[in-house]
Amino acid sequence: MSAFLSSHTRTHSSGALRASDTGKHVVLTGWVQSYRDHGGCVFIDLRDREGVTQLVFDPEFDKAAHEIAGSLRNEWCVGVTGEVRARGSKVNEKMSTGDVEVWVKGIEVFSKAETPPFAIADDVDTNDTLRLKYRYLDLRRPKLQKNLIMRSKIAMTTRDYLSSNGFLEIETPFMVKYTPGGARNFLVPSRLNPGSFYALAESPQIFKQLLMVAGYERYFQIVRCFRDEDLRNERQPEFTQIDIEMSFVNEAILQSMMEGLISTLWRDVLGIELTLPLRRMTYAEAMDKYGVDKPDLRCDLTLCDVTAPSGKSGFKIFEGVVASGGIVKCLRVPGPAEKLSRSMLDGLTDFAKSFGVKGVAFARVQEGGVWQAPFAKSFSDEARNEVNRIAGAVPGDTLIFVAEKYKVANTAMGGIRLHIGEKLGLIRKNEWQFMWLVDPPLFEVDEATKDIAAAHHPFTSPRTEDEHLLETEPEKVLARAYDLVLNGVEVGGGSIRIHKSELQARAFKALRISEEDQRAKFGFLLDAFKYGPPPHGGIAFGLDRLSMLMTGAEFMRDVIAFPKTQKGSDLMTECPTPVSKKQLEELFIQVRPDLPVK
RNA sequence: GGAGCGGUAGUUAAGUUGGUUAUAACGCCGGCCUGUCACGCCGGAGGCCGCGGGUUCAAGUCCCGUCCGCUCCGCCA
Repeated sequence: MSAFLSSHTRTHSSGALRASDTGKHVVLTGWVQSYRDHGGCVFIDLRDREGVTQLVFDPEFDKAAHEIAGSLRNEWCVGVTGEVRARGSKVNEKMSTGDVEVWVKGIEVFSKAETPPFAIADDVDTNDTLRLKYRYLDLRRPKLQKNLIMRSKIAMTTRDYLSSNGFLEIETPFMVKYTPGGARNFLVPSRLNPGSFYALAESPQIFKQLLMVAGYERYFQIVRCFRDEDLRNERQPEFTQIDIEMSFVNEAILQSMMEGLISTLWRDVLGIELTLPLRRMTYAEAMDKYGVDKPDLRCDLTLCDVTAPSGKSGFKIFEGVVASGGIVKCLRVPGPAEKLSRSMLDGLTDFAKSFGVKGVAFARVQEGGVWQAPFAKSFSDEARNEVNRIAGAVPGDTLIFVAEKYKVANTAMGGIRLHIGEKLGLIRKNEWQFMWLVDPPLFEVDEATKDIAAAHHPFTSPRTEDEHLLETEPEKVLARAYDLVLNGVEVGGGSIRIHKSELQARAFKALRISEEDQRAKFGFLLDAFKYGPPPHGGIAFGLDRLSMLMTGAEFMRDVIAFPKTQKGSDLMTECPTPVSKKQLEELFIQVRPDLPVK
């Protein structure tokens, strides 16, 4: 037990002291941020999670403390007692505690520190490997501490809001039945059931619906989900959802309740008032104008579809694509044309190729609507004028074209739109652009295999007015689903569920899932739905993504205390690892290193 | 599954057409310094150039392979 702590309790955090505290005797604890030894006087910046305070060690004020101060080094953990004094003319404007300093009378070194592998400061640029290996040091950095403090506040505010609106926080299992389809599951072997496995839940979807059947009416959970898919900046193998389900609601009621949550978060955590209701946009409009189902509305550039005129333009490449069922999308970049340099356009072609397009075409619009482009001569005047009209092109503009299959063209052009927006500074970084994306398709059809799959999940309700198309043209059926999009990021998504077994049977049939498969995969859910299920719907928000956006973090790793790398490993604990033969035998598992890695 | 970028003192980087002893800044160690706050001044130590092959009289540099990290496409109902 520390002698210091047996007689002292911390009185203030290091970020708390102000001029009004002058004269107080205080006890502070924290870490040495920096030391400045002047031979006589020694200055120490003491850091804790709330901030930094300057400590003064003057040999004439306290000789013993001054002697210890001379030996202090960065990241030593110490406790001090002392007197708050105003700094007078020596105020440090850069520090929130810069009006005062603490003249130290007593100090205890709780623990010394080796020189850390990187400096504990926000502005230090260090590679990710090192940061992750010494995560506990990285987490000492003020920026990460601020992020995690805000994340905690987001979670608490969410609990408060939902709880005060009648939602119950109910836990659901992580170890669940494996169901094929959808995201790949992590598997957990069952020692008590040789050869059988649990799956780690990719979401609590089915359980929250069962809670509705069970009459709990309003459920939420801040819950970990697990998906064994390839990772990205915004994708961790385990991530956290704010999972919500409500009975007796339609889209309007649910979305309004969620807008309440979002606006409460923005008000209580960020101090920003949002204007409600949030904007709605249909999936069709989003794909048409932005090429994606999560448009970033901070950028005003929009796409347009010029398939019709391109198909009879005389330009062989476009005509060929249109004839084989593809589309031609165009992005109009307002002039003057010089903003888009030749090298920028060339770079764009490489960028676009990463989306699988074969090429990108550019045309500079000149007086009279004439194009300056390599293919200008092969493009008929009539078609060109029509393209100009659709795009709203005026002299000085640059038109960018991609001709591809529907999905590739849209994905690539959606990417190009933001790429150009970024390069030209056309994305308004200080805005919060929310929108509900509504009326998405219920099913997705694989272009190559013609396989049909649920776009969301198989329990999503079709729009009532589209139900009659389930058997005849399922690809045209739109869903009672919605995504909440913020600044081009999908932060949440959900749907009104099917609660009538006849409709569910038709949906399964459209998905070509046999009754046998239905029983095997979802039998318990179908059984449950025989016993008076209420109409219900829900949504799930990505807490990691919300935290990222609200803190302004560039990387998801910066809002997660102990994140994993792109290969799913934890560099600090060095996991995953092989396990002993004995452990494997206990689980009746054999490892096959002879099989090829796919 | 695919594309791109990166790996050189503790850290961040530089390293020319392959050519003497691999630089710099910060940090670290020692000394000096009573008002600094990215303190300052003087001195010093510190290298498996990710790893393994190859080419060459000679490789941090060129070639092949491999590992790790990052970004993106596919994938993520």
